Amino acid sequence: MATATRDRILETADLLFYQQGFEATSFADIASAVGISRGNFYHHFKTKDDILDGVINRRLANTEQMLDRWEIEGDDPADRIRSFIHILIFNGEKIRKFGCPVGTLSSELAKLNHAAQPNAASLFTLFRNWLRRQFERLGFADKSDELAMHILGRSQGVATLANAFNDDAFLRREVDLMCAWLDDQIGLLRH
Amino acid sequence: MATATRDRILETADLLFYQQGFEATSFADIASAVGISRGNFYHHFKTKDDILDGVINRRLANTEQMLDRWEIEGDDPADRIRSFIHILIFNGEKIRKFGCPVGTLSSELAKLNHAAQPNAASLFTLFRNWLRRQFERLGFADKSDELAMHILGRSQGVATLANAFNDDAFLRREVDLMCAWLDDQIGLLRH
DNA sequence: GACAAAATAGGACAATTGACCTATTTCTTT
DNA sequence: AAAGAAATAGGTCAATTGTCCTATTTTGTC
Repeated sequence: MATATRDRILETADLLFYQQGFEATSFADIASAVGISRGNFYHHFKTKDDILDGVINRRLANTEQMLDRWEIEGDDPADRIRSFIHILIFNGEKIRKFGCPVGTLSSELAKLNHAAQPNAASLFTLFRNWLRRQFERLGFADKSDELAMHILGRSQGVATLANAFNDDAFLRREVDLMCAWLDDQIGLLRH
Repeated sequence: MATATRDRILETADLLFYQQGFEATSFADIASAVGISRGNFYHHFKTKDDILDGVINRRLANTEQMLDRWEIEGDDPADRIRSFIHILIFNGEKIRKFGCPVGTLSSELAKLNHAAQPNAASLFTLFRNWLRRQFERLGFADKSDELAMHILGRSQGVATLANAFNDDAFLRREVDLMCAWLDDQIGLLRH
């Protein structure tokens, strides 16, 4: 089963890239973690950039799937935005250890001047557009994209500092502040 | 002049670590950028971690100096906080290219599980304590540290997204929002 | 000016990296 | 069952890495 091995490689590479960073993760790391030889590995991915592309596409697919699920489950756009905000708590432990998977990858690739950086940033775009849609449904019209970017930025900052200080209390406090901010915005809209 | 060479090494390493990342910068990179041989290089710094320590200490000293200057120049704590917020615009170009020097280093070291990560985080602490002091002077008392962390987090998020999207308009918009937030907080305090 | 110490240069080292190659095994299709 | 394709294993390669070593030059001190 070629697909199975390929998927296992991508799953493992995804995890290692997140935990150790892209550059710090070697072929040998991934191959040994998957339990296959480097030769077999190279049969599925010719270059390291191929794996990176595969990992990013995998993340894009998974993220899209998650956002679609959120779109179905409830029908209050505000609740959906709150779901987004609460990922910070849901993934709190990982975030304190390794930061935000999207932000840290984008930052690393930007520094490496890597061709795939815009690809990684498109993960942000997925969240951005989804958030914008929720704000539009709430009636924020033209302001929706700015609000989406605002909340995306706040999340990034929380993740970075929670990681730097390994501070869970800060993370939870800021999640509450972001929810309060959301309520405020909705309140202001009604006048 | 041993000190002169040492300083030139640290200055160059500081820049390269910021632009390329710590791991992606090699001895050879730094030596050739400074214009000295690797042998001479090794005479000043025995290991790569030694350079990292030196760079972080250099940044700590420079940051402390900058904050002290801000403490002297004006006497309105709110203006000082605004000075901090406006670094985002002042260093906008670099931030869009390479992110925040403090946040990206801390993130990278966290992923590398590097012993110097807390050291890098202490750069954040410098800003945190300075901001806390300004809020205390404004009369926020016990809330000062939380407000300091809040504004620190917002800045980090802005830097991360401005870098990911190379978006100058977003950066300026968020700086305005942070200043408005500050005015709000001060307004709320007066009641 | 002699001499010890510091600074500099350049080479050598083992280890690791991404990349590539060629066998062998396994699977699929007929 | 046979044949071709896909998958796997394991070895090789040049390049780079951090580290270390030994000469040579420069500097500072008496």
